[in-house]
Amino acid sequence: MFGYRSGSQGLSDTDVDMQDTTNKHWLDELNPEQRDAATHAKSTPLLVIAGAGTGKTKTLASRVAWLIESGISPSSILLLTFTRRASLEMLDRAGQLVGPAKASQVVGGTFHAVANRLLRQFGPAIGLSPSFSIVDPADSADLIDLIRSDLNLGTTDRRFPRKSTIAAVYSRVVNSRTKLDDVLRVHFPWCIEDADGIRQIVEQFIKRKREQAVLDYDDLLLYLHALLRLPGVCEEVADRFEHVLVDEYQDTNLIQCEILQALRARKRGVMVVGDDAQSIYSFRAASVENILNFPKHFEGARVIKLERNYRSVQPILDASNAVMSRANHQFAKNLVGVRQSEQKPRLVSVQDEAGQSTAVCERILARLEEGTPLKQQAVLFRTGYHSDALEVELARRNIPFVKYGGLKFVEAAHVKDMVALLRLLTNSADEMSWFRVLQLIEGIGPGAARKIIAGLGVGQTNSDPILTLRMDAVQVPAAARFQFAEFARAVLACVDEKPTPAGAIERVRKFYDPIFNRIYDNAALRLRDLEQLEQIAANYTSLVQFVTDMAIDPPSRTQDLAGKPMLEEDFLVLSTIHSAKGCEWGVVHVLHVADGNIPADMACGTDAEIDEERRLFYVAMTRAKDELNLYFPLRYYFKKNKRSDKHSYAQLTRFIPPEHLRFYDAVGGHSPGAKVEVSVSARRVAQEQVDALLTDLFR
DNA sequence: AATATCCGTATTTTT
DNA sequence: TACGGATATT
Repeated sequence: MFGYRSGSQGLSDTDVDMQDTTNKHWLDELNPEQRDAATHAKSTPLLVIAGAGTGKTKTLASRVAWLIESGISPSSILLLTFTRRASLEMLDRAGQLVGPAKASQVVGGTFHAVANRLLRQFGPAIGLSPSFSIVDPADSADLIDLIRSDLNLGTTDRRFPRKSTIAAVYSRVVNSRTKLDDVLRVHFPWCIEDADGIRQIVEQFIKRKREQAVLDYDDLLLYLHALLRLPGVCEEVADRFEHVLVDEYQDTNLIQCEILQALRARKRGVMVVGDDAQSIYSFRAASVENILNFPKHFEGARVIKLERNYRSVQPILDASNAVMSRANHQFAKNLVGVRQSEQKPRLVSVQDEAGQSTAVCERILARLEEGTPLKQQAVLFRTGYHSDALEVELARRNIPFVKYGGLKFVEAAHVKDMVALLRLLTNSADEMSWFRVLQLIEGIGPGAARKIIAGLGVGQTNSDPILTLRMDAVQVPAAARFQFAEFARAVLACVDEKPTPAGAIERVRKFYDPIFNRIYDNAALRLRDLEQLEQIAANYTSLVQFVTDMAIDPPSRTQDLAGKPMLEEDFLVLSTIHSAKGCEWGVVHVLHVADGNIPADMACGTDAEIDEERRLFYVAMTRAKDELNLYFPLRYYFKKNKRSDKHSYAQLTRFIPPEHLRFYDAVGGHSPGAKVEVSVSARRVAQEQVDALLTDLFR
């Protein structure tokens, strides 16, 4: 099942209770291996190797249900998942088995969300203020940028690495616990010359975040890791959870592994589920070693393999298995399908990207007419912009779609502005928030903002920026005095009146709306976003909770734009392959199955990287239940000069060597609609001829 | 010192 | 398309 219902919908308690009593044998619906895993003896470590489509979610949900039925208190079960969506879906399913009332008490969420909860409670033990701020990667990058200009780095002739690159380097060092030099050498070789600068920046970055009680995603794990090393605290936390279950274990990193070990200090139940063939997050320092070495890390572990694939028809499995058979490192697995079909995956060659968009749309519509709703179809691709051309074509044809992994609501500048101000109310030591918020005032730029921050004593020990603000004891450029006073009034009003989160937004908007009207274009649209934000905030009573969720559980823009009525409608899903992990659709379309895109050019440095790209391709293929379409554009135009007909010829992905073509139906791609594509191409040729003529004349 | 504007160059995937 | 950096304008 793809998609999840929000808690308020779905089965009511009574429905479930009835189902529960009249239909007691939900365990019988599992195959022997799945049942083994779900009912495994309580405290021996358990590793479940679950191949693609082998009923992993069902098994995990059943185990949660079984534990609850055998008397374990739901609130002492911890379910760690890769995304919030996965957690909701599993608990929803468990709820269908044992009743939502019980299932909803299970502690579920991502490592980061759980780290947040534990740190709010136990943080003081490691000197962490309970009102610490959490910042997203963009905020981290901004802080890094601020530090870089403080340190006067990047003024050399050489171009200094981008802020987001430095943030990525830092993240990698922390999560893989590898030395900076080694990380640079292996993963960021073009930054080696800047190692000294990066080191200086990172040093400041760490120091300032600590002084300001600001944590980024990596810090959440790092601090939880540190917390769990404290003898007393470790046991207290470990005592809470009788059972820890981890999903997608192949995509956890070293720190997460150690956190898990610490959580099991009391030697209670631990179960991890994953598939090494679907490990696709090594760029986030995920380490397949975790799952491979689980039996070493957790003594006496039992291993159960799920190898029966219920999802894909056999020809899709055959092709997918062929792809994986060429992997350099593969671990014994024998996926056996249960669904037969005559239809092989379709390998569709098209003239170019425009032809691809046409072919995809036509196939989608053809399947729609045959009765496959859009919701049962998905378009997958390696990188976000790979779907740009298709999105235009879908819009032109009025085919509704939702893109996963697109721009997030909270990533929009105006939303960030508002959230920064709210965050500042919960933690006045947060320098980045001040820096952002102050510069919205007319007449205050980077320079003045720095001075004001220093004047307020932000991030300095024994200082109270809010008090300083109240006493009006800070130098402000004359041109900005009036607006600054207004700003101060808004902040102090929120501090004094302690409004609800929504109330705070309402108050701050009195100050912000005119400013946004001035500095942003299409301000009307942005103001509507703030209304949305206010509505979201209306569900919260705690401001700390609200700004925390905006950082670790941000609402997606698409969801918000879609709204509730839209959710009922039929729409196509567009997704990066990474975001498609764990999902399945009846019909899957994979774009740009050409070398350079899959595998991505930038990921072809080492054999290990190429292997990961291969697994990525495998993940894409195994999302399909009934029909798999792979699209291969024969040529790519260089985009630099739009009039030029210059192009290069593409190669089919190296993951489908000639010997494997027998697993596919080759389709020419010259469907009726290709007329459009042909005329586009003809126009290009004509233009080129005109250009050539003119060039010749004026030579 | 802040703000506007221009230009050249990009390394993907996400909690 | 955005970002980083430089240069011009207020």
